[in-house]
Amino acid sequence: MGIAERREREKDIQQKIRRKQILDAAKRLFYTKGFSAATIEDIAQEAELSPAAIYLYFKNKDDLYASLNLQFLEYMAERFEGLYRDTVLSAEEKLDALKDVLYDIFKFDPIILINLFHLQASDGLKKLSPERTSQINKMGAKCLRSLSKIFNQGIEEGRFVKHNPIALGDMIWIIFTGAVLWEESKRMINPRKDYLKQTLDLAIEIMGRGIKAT
Amino acid sequence: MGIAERREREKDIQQKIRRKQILDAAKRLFYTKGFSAATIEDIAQEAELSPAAIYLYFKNKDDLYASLNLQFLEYMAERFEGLYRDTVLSAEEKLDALKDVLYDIFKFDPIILINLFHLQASDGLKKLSPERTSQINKMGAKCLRSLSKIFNQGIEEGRFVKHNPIALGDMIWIIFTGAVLWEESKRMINPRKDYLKQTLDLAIEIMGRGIKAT
Amino acid sequence: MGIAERREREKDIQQKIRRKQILDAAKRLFYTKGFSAATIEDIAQEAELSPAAIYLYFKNKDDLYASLNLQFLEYMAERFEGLYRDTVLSAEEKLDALKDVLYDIFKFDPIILINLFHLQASDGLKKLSPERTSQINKMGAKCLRSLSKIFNQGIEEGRFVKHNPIALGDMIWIIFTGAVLWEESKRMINPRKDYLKQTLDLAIEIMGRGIKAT
Amino acid sequence: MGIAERREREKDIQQKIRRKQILDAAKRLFYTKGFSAATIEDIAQEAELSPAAIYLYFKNKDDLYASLNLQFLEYMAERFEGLYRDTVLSAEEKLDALKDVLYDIFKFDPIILINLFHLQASDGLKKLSPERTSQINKMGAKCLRSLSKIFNQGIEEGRFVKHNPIALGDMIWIIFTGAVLWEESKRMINPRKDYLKQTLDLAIEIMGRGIKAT
DNA sequence: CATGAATGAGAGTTCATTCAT
DNA sequence: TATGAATGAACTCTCATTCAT
Repeated sequence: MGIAERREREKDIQQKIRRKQILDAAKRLFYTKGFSAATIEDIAQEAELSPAAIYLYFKNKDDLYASLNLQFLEYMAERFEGLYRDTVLSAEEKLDALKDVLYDIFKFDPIILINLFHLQASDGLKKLSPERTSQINKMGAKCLRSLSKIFNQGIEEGRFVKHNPIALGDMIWIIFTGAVLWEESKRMINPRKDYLKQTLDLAIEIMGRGIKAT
Repeated sequence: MGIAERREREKDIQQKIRRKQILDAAKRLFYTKGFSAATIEDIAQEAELSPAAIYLYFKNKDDLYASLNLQFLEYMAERFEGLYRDTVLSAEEKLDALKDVLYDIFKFDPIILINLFHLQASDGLKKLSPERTSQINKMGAKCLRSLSKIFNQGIEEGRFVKHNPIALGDMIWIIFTGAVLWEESKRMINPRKDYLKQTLDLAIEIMGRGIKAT
Repeated sequence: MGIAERREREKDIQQKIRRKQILDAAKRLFYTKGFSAATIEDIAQEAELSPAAIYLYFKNKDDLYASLNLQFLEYMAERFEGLYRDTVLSAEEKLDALKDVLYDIFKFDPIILINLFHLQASDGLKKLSPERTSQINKMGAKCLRSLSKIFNQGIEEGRFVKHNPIALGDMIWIIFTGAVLWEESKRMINPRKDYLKQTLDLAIEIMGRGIKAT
Repeated sequence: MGIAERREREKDIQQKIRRKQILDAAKRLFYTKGFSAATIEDIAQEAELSPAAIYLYFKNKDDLYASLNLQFLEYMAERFEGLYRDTVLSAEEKLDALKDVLYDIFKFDPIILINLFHLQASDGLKKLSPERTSQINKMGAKCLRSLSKIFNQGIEEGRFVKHNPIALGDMIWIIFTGAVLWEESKRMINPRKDYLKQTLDLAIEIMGRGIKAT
């Protein structure tokens, strides 16, 4: 330890703060204007920096965008993994817990999540480097694996109807995607209230009943 | 009657043909390259016209884009309306029929449908004129109304659990959005097969069981 | 024949005129400011066009630059080839004629020639696409082949000392390069007079005497 | 005497070391990437310093570049001056010795020499301050004066044909320029071997025979 | 009706240079 | 002395859009 070391640490912290500053600004702008409409200049202004400064922290616009998404996917994968690995809850309880986990994930960063769902099927993805695309896809696959394993557990426990667990995992993803985008869309017209929790709860409730073994 | 009139009619037809020609070209390109990456020049080339000619038929690029979506929404609204208005089928049978209707809609024009779902919550929408946005929203609302009425019927018939029919209508929309985007996303990685029909069937099957009155 | 055809032809001519207009402007600017310092904006202004218009006629700045050089190299290769293929002159007479040919080439377009000699060994070349580089190199090689063949003829005629004809061809190229750059350099300080002809004459005179078989 | 004085001296030495460090780094980079493509950041990294540190030792990038060239020209002038001042050798022997001197100069710093020859007629020069340009020109003139004096001696000794000795001096310069650039150019395509010595030897051999008084 | 030609406005990105520390 | 961080000013290139013909 010593002065040099402390300096080093402080510098590192400064760097992280700046990165976050930029990522936050970018997030806001990608959300309000969309990825391609949000310019580096916009982001820089929002972050109270010069455009050139952005490039000290990110290789380019795509890198910035991908960073934002990857960061989020990692968090999401962790949450699903955590739920699946839980040894106390039954599959049914896990499905119930999923309601809160999904909403948690949404709340963790709604902006990015929406971007991510959009990214899923089009436009943006085609501009990303293959490397980045594969990173993102890999993370997405990890999420789905965890989900399907929960259903697998439920089937093995004899509480869920024998469906393909992968298909059921997909179903959660589909509900999540659809619900988030749809509620967001409604909020664009009438931004007053957030019905997402209710919508998710209902959807999973129904799904739970729909796959319960009789 | 007379020559002038016939000329007028022919002109009108010609116009419609050209418009369709352009819309078709645009559709293909928005699909392959995404909305912002597809240039007017690209579209013109695909339509075997000059870029300038596009502007004889559409006010601008966004107008072109919106036309594409509106056209599709109208078709979709019709289909839902048709199903709702059917006087022979029970609500349960209608829900079952919905499987095919949704897939039909998808098949009618997958490209636009995906675009439309993307448009739902972000990017594109913000660039459209308020007028266009409202047109699109109105059409979307019409679709959902028809869906919710089907559930209403089912509840009144005593065959569905008493949920808010609007929420159930939304649920279909959510499943449709999520499923289409998700299957599309999978196809971007591995374009071999189309699992959408199965996915939709399963989702609606499960939902149907989930809301069946006992 | 017909109107359409005439239109086509006129269009073609227009295009060529524009291209030439731009190439001429570029030439002047590359000369006065150097390749990397001359901006597209500069060139556009000099050509009395918008920067964007440049890109209608050339793929990018490097393409513009390479076009300029290739065009010239082709001319040069032709001249050397022509001299070598002459069936009337003896090798000695050809060497003598080379004095005028070289000066002719210089006069044909001094600006480009100087650029070309600079391009030869550095900076610029590294930015060009490999494809363009190879095109240029191929043309250069063709020039040298013709030159060496002239010396070969002289050696076979028994009028030149038995040196490697390729080395002698290189020698001409070396003299040409050195003389042009050096005279240009002098003219940058004192632009009054052009001593290149004298310098070339003297150099080739001396070389001729230096390789004469005794 | 005294501490202050010693400190002063040491500081001076430190400064010179750093300057050399930077010049060496710059040299390598100008060579590999060319002048305009080599960034200050590159140079700083190569010199294991920060970009800002460069500016403690050089006014700006052009100053750095000019320093590099001047340094070299001084060495070159010395070598030519030395040869000219030699009182033992005949002019013919000096011309012969020139073969080695030129190659020596090349070997002393090929990188800079090539840069210098490029600088001669274009691009770079135009960006330099008039002051720097004149410094460089003065040094160049000195070199040529020495060369011409060697030929003058030969003519006075009656061993060389009566040509303008200045023109003959230029000839050496021309051969040197041309040969170095040409061999470098060949090495850019096929970096295996260095034929410069042979080329210079042959060129001067031929020139020597070409101007020998009979 | 159709278009070739042109462009204004702006995008992302780079880099020599400065300055507080 | 040395530097990390920052930036202003440019640069190349793109594209939706217009207009004379």
